[in-house]
Amino acid sequence: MTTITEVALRAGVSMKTVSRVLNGEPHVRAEKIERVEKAVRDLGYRPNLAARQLAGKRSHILVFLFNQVSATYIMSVLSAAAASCRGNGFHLVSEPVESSADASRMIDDIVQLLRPDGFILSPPLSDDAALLSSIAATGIPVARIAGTVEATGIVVSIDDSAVSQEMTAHLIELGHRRIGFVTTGPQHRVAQGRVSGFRTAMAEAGIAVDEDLIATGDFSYVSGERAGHALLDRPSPPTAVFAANDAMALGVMSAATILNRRIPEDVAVCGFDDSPISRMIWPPLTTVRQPIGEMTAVAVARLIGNPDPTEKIGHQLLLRRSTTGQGGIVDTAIDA
Amino acid sequence: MTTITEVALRAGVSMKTVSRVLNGEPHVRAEKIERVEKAVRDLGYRPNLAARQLAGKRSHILVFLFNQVSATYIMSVLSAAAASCRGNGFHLVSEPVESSADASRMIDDIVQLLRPDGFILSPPLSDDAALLSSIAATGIPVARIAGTVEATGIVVSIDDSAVSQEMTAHLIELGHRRIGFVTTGPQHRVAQGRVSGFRTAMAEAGIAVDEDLIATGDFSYVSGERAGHALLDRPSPPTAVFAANDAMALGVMSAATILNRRIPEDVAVCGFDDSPISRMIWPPLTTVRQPIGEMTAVAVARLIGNPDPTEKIGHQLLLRRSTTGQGGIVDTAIDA
DNA sequence: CCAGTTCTTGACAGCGCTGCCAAACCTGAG
DNA sequence: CTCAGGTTTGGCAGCGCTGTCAAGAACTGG
Repeated sequence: MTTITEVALRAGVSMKTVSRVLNGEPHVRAEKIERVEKAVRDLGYRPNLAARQLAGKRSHILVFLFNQVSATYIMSVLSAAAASCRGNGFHLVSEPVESSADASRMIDDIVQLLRPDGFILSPPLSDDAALLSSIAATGIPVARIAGTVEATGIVVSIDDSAVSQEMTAHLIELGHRRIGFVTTGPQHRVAQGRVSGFRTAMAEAGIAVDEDLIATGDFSYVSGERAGHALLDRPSPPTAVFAANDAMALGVMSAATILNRRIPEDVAVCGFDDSPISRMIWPPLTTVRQPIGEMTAVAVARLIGNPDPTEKIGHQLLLRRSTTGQGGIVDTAIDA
Repeated sequence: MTTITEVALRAGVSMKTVSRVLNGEPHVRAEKIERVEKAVRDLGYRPNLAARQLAGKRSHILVFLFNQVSATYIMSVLSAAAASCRGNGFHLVSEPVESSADASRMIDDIVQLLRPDGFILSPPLSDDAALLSSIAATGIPVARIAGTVEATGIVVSIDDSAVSQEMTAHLIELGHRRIGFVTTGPQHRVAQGRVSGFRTAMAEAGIAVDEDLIATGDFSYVSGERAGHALLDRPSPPTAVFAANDAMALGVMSAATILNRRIPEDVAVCGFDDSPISRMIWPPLTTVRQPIGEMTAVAVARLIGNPDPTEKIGHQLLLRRSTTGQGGIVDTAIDA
């Protein structure tokens, strides 16, 4: 294990100068920077994180807090965050949050042990008040992926309402007038944004929203199945159902299948999230892809003090057979 | 931030004695242990990881290496590993492995920077020769989840072959004689174990395996769909299809749907992994649940030198409507 | 009761790095 | 040529903890 002293020796400068070069501090002659960089390369030197952390202010550690809600979503955040950390000399420590009850104690633990330079929260933790206030108390910066509530910290998100509006317009364009929507209780801000976008689009098209066609679930498959049954069993059922996430959309599709309705001929279905599942069924589900990776990269960049890598965050409507009636099997990465 | 010195002062002992108590070293009088523990509690003291790592041998850091294959699988490992670390004063650093090409450089980086006490590999990295040899070169212990190839390190896995045999027996018991199997190329050892279990069960039941009913995929949904088409389009198609993972089973189900075959009346389908998707379709898929959490807990315990928490690792056959024709919607956690 | 063991405790150096401060070196104006 | 003011460099302490070692306490058997 080479140390900074060996690098200094080889470059013919002091330890301190090597440190300056490594940390990009000013006031080092260009010629010495080169000498040091060469020595670093020759020796394959990597600074020891623990020593850096102990001596300095920054720990070069980011803590990723998550709870087990949507595995694919979390993995997207995790992969992107870890990738962004790498190359910047940062590392990602993952900590599952069991209950927000002991969040405060948990944060204290983490802070004392690790002294991280920042926290990254993935939804629904991004909106967890208890957690946010515990973190705020430590003074360590937070980045909240897809956060919606007003609180401390950097928030990186797409405009759920606008996207939802776009999707609804797609359904209207296909000729649908009686459109059902599966939302959730008010505790999920994300769903609120999505339902409001739906209403806006309907209003813009001059279509009155039939309140009986607004069903409530809880983001789970089962709740979607229940909502689907409720909606499709009505005397005048909707010709299209838009669910606030893919799991509920899948539930609606199951309900339709059980009730012998063809998709999309009898009822079109669309969701939100582009979960892998949406590509692994027949017919494949029309849905929205959030640029989670990009969002996370922005979050990390802000945390570690780099300039934003992207100017704006875009989304993507994935129009598939469950609404269009066209298109085939969706090619997909290996994922189950 | 309280330090060990303050604890020592308060407990009226030397810093070193506090250190001994904290690390569970022998040769400390019971009375002093109590005094120290009280002081620690009173002060809410947590030892600083970086200082420990710098001074001592152990870093109390485990590195979790993964690549983006199955999000839910990885998340299960990650959650369980992080949970096991916590409470043992360990922390989990997650690192995605982009390509096994630069594995060696990456491992070097990690080792120099973090000096981890162990690596945890989730499949298919568990069997990545390049990675394994890079790690072996560092001398740091590895735990391989569901590893199959012969190599260094602790391996924690279930007996794929035995489980597959059980599942096949289930199909035979339902009266199936012409059973198709969707496997993968020989590079995936896991699938090899599963196909061999299938053959064993068939042999035990005295049924000859029709080699035309063994199709090859690559664990992806699309490959399963292709295999399903190939199998079901035959003049005498199988009455049941067993796929080596859920994604391929889903593909088979799509193929069946497109070909207007009812599941399970015309063709029964089963998979392997208990992915969330298997519960989010109609009919729900018969599959196998691996106790990934348990397996991971064992792996972590071995790495950090605790005794094994479990004596043996069990699995679970989940018999659902896609083979039995009975049972309804499967209740499921919120997950898309 | 004593020498010989074993147990218990503390002093202190030092892990690899950065922050602080002072020394050495410049520059251009006077 | 000199000096103020800036730039560049290095020395050194010390971050919080553990490893090593040696000293002191307690215990053993004869």
